[in-house]
Amino acid sequence: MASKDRILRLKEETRNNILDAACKIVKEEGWQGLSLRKIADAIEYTAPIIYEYFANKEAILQELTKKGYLVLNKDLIQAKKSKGNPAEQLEAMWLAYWKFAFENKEMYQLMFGVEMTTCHMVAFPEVQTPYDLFTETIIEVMGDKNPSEDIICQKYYTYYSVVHGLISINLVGNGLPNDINLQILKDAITGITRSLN
Amino acid sequence: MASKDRILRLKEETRNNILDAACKIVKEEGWQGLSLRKIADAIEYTAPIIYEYFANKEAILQELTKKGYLVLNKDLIQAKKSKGNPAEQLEAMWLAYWKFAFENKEMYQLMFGVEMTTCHMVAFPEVQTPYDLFTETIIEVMGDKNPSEDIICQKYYTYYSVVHGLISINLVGNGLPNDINLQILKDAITGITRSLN
DNA sequence: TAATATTATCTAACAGTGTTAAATAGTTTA
DNA sequence: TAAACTATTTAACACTGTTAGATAATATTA
Repeated sequence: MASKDRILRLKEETRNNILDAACKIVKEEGWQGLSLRKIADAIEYTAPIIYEYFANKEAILQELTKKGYLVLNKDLIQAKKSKGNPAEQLEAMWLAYWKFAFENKEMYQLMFGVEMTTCHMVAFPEVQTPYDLFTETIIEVMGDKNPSEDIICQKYYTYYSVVHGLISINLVGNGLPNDINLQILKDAITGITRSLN
Repeated sequence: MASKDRILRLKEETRNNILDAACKIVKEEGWQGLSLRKIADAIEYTAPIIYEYFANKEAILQELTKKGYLVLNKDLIQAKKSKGNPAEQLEAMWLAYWKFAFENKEMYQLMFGVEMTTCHMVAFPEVQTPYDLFTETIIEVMGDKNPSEDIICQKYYTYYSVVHGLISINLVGNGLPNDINLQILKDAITGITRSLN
């Protein structure tokens, strides 16, 4: 009976191996360079075995995206904790978001690329989205204003547009020097934050 | 000798047919749905003939992008003409940019998508980029401030981030109602414009 | 006009992609 | 040991971009 557990553990391990291999390939060759045969090669199996663990290639990418969200959320929460008042927290969080994008370029494109899902997606009900984390803090900044859901969303989108737009420019390479963009980012954020109260 | 001209004209026509077919497919199935065999089918040739007119698939996409720039530039120039003072012109231009993105969704993704080139690209030296058109007007707004090239670029990026970011959110679908986003857009633009002088 | 040269186009193939069905190898159960 | 079940692979399908070589159509020359 214990052998069942061992086998289950082994299966779980290959599943993780698949994801790890995929992640590595995506990091090295971009997510368009990912192929099932490359994954199979990395885990020393043949390609069809992957279908024993995932419905299709899309499912693997989704799982990777989910893992990305977990990391990003962790970063955001930590950034929030590092500051005392909500306004500062909000800036720290967006800077952490910015940092995540550049430390995980391929991952970010997978998560927020034009042809993938957007920031507000509800594909993983079990995973908290950045949206939740940010709006929470936005509400705190707005204090006793008691903003409606629509207003909050609107404010979030304003932040997100700037940050995501700036990241997009820089991810494709030929942008301004990084510190200048960071300045633009900070200016924009404080500008929007000022508009909150 | 005149037959040479006729043949050249015919060749030019098939070249255009290829581009038109590609454009149609991209519009209908998205740019990831574009394949050489589909193009060949549409123009009633076999696939390899395309290599008689373009170096590869990439070259076709680039040509399409170029055509997109021409249309966008026309729109931007017209928007500029429609207003009297530079600040109003700038807003009208960004709204035209916004409109272009939604009326040519697939095209916009091809032109400004994450894995393609960015707004500031110099891939087509013969084609004026939106960057030129916008910065020109930005300088006008700033009047006698005589801003440096860096400052102008920085300002342009600030505009572009917001607009491109907002468009990105909306292109993938599940955004806010369109009129609300348009309001966010206008607010952001006037905000940045105010910061110019 | 007939033979030759040139150009236009296609056929066939290669190496790659995601995906599926069927065959085989390995392990567990009766 | 035989049967049942599971894990894994082989082979194939329908695509993809791309290239080389054969063929058909046209233009040039004798």
